[in-house]
Amino acid sequence: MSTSVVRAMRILELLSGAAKPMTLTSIAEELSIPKSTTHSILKALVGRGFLGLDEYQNYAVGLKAFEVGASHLRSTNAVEVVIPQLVGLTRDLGITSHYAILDGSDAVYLCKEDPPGLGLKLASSVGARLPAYTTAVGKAALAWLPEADLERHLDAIRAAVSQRQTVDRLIGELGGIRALGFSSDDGETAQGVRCVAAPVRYPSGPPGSIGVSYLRGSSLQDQQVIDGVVRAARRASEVLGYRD
Amino acid sequence: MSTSVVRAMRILELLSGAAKPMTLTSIAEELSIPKSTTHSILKALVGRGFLGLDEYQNYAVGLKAFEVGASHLRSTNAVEVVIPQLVGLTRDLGITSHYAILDGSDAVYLCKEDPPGLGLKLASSVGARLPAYTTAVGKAALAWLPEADLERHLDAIRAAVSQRQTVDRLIGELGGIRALGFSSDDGETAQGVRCVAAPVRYPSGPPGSIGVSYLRGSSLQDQQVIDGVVRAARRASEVLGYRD
DNA sequence: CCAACTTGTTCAGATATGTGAACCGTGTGC
DNA sequence: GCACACGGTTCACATATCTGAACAAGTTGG
Repeated sequence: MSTSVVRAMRILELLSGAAKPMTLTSIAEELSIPKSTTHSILKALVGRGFLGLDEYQNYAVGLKAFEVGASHLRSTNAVEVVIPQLVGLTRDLGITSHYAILDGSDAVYLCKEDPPGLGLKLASSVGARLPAYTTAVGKAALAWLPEADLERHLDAIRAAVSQRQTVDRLIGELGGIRALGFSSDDGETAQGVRCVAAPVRYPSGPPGSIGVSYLRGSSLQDQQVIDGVVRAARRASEVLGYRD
Repeated sequence: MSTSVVRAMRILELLSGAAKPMTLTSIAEELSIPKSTTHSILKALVGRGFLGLDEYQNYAVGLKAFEVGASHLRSTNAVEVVIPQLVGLTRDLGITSHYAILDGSDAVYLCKEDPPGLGLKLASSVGARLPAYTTAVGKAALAWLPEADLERHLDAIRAAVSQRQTVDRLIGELGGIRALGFSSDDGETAQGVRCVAAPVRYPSGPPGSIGVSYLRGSSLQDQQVIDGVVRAARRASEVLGYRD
């Protein structure tokens, strides 16, 4: 049911993940949709501005999609509360900070704050999706999940990773994270980069998490970073009305 | 052709502009789509994560839409060049700066930089769409448009505004803007707020524009602001490979 | 406590869309 | 210069969607 709508969404997802604009034929092949059908769907998406054509007439995510997506952030009032904390954190520590939430087996980055003076910024990680169990922000959000929700997310993770062992190790790790009050990641995601994250909790609903990334061997003391992150996350939780 | 895809997009646009989540019935009524059809389209959109349900089972733009939209920014390499200029501008002047591009009769804000210390930020204007002729950024982008493109955009504006006079005045204004090298807006959009903008030009394709907003009567000298904005926009243009 | 009004869901028939093959235009390599 | 490969477009028919009304479930108000 509603095949064409689902197909349109899959096209948007495909193009959003693609490194560069794609041709009609390659889209059709990748998603196993007949060319002619793909043609009419693409025409509709372009007509509405959700897709655009680059200089070589290849399809890419369009301006309207950006506009619509941006409205998601505006409606997430958590972001307004979290951003000031990210700004403070980045100012105090001089490193990049993030806010992320869980979606199934993944963590999705909603916003970030970069330190000044960082010449050209890295490719923006806003909107990025990473397996939750590989990132500090993902693990922090998982660790403070209510029992019932956790099961759901773990099921999604089990479906996504082949190794049974990975999930078992993760479950063990989550207990330790709760005890410590923060999660960390030492170069598991990116070589030489250390991440620390702590949960942002809501009166109801699953937690998000605030995290920072910095190079190992920088002048920062680990304890100083941990304190900053934990404090920022706790402050955000308080402003959001969470009482422990 | 492809009615359901177009309808799905219209639903996304509607919800992105809505102040709060909507019910199935209100969506169906607003867009004149039969309830049953709306039902199946909504189910498809929710299933793919492009829409989500809030606590009262009302529909709102979902996480996947945000994710897809964010990828538009990543693919717009202009943004990487422009952001450092916005950061510098905001640091030097202590006021909010923006980057916007034209889309038909509107200007759409792609990114912004807020000054530090601004307690709670205003509702983020990223992704916002305003009539181009009412904003400094919009007028700056229009003023440096190639002749052929300008006609197209003016047609769109003519279609959007009822007053013939408004467009004629705008056309006159554009000449002055080109001569000065920047556009401005004194409280036309928001009471007491002054905006100044200058074009970011590309080797090929239509220009975007960098702009700032500040309160009239602040300690800033207008000339100082103008110089900063013009310089930032010119630097961005140079990095992008534009030669005049 | 009932009635009237919501909102969301289901169903079978009318209707529009999806399909695949053939067609056209372009550019590439021989 | 020719043939081939590749991307995009069109068309008539099979098929799945869209429709509108009727139904279920929950809410409000008298």
